[in-house]
Amino acid sequence: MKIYNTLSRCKEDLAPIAPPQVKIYSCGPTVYSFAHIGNMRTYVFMDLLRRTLKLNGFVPLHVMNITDVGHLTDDADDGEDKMVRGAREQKKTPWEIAQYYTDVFLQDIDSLNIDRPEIIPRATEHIEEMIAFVEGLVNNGYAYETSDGIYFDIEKFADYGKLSGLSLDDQLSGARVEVNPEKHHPSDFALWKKAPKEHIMQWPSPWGMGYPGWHIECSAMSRKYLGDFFDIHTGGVDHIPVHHENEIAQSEGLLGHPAVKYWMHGEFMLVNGGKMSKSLKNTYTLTELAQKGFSPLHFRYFCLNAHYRNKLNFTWDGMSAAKVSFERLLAGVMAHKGAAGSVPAGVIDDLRAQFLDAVNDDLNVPKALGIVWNMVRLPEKSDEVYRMLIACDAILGLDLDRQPAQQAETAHDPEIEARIQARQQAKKDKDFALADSIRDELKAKGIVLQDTPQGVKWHKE
RNA sequence: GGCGCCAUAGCCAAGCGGUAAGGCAGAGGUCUGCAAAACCUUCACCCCCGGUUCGAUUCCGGGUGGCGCCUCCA
Repeated sequence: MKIYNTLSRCKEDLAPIAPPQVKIYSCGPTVYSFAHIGNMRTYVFMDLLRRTLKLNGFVPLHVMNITDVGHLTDDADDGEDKMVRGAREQKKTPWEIAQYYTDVFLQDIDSLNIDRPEIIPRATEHIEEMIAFVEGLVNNGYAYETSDGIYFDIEKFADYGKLSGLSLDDQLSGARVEVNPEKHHPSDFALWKKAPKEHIMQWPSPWGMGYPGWHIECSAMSRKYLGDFFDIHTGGVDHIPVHHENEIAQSEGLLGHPAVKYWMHGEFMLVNGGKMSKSLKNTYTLTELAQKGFSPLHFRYFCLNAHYRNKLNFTWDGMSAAKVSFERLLAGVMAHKGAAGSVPAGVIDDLRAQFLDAVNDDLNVPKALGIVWNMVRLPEKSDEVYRMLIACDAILGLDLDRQPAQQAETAHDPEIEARIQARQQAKKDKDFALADSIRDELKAKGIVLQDTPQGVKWHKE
């Protein structure tokens, strides 16, 4: 299979370090508030990678962190810790906040059929490893101490910027001015912060009480679980310029060699053509989608319709289209289940091969989805096709073996059922004008009737 | 100001040199008393201008337009 490596800027054949195992690290959530659907898109991408690896016979050893400390509100290292701020705003302890949002997050990814990574470590449980990592950097000269923390000495690391293609000068030219005269270089970032006494989350360290910088957790935890050199590191594109550059600097500074073979990044989701972010407050959550009648799998299908390296514009119209399309797909799959028809083996093999080629080409899932539709639309309905579709679902994760969502047949409502009976009688009497007027009457109340071979069905609009 | 991505039908979206997957919407049809639902059929010469090539949506150069990053953010 081929994957796109951000570092080399091209598609490369995946050659794992120690096949069949593939070691992956994915930047996980900071659990200080609800994750939004833009976040979720990135985890769907992560999941598609996992599933494709498995389909190709690889065995993922996958780590995704939970950031429950140390993520400052700003990379200038002056901001408040996000966990602490979330706790203050919600009048709870940071640990309560973290536990609550971690639980919600894990439920969310479960509902999206995102396979849980094998290891999901929390930053607060790896403070020791982080301290050891920072000590290592201090000892070999890549880090220095100031009155408020330990900083990475960015100018000591010649390769800084190799992932993003930004030089330090580039980054500075338009960036905000920051004032911290103790720092050797404005882009030097905090590895460890010394905590004021009143700071809620703090741990003992060789530099007194304090808490870790954001970037160090990924370097420390990936090293602990995956070793000094692992296969794939994933995240959102926004991580490229700062977070992942800093990770590279830390890890290579300590190890003297790269820690990651392939870097993969998921593109952003847009809203109405523009950026989605917490700071713009134009984010939606899965809960909000549910309130509008969209299930997590509707959203997953929506994501599958675009390539992970392209921006995807979220609109409610687009979401509706995905919902309709997905429900029809499920119905189409069911039409093949147990069907007696037979499709030439050549046709089956060809479609199966097309599907595999698509997903193995840097996870071209939208293309693969088109091929799935071609499978469903085969005129001959056959259980062989059904089984092939279910096999494809190992990648898609759409529960294709599930019945389409029934247009909810609302439970008993004697009043409505009486009107429906009246309409049935009118139809029997060939009094279609009356029958239609009853239908219109119910429609005005938001009750939609459907005559089906199985009888009259109704649902609320 | 610097870095980068993208530009395909009403909308979403594949495509990586040989005359354009798929989905939604629309149109026509089958079915239905009529609808609805379902199913079938149908619907594009790919932003503009040059260049390379037998041949370009696909490669190169130049425009124009949109977006993202260089603050936190997936």
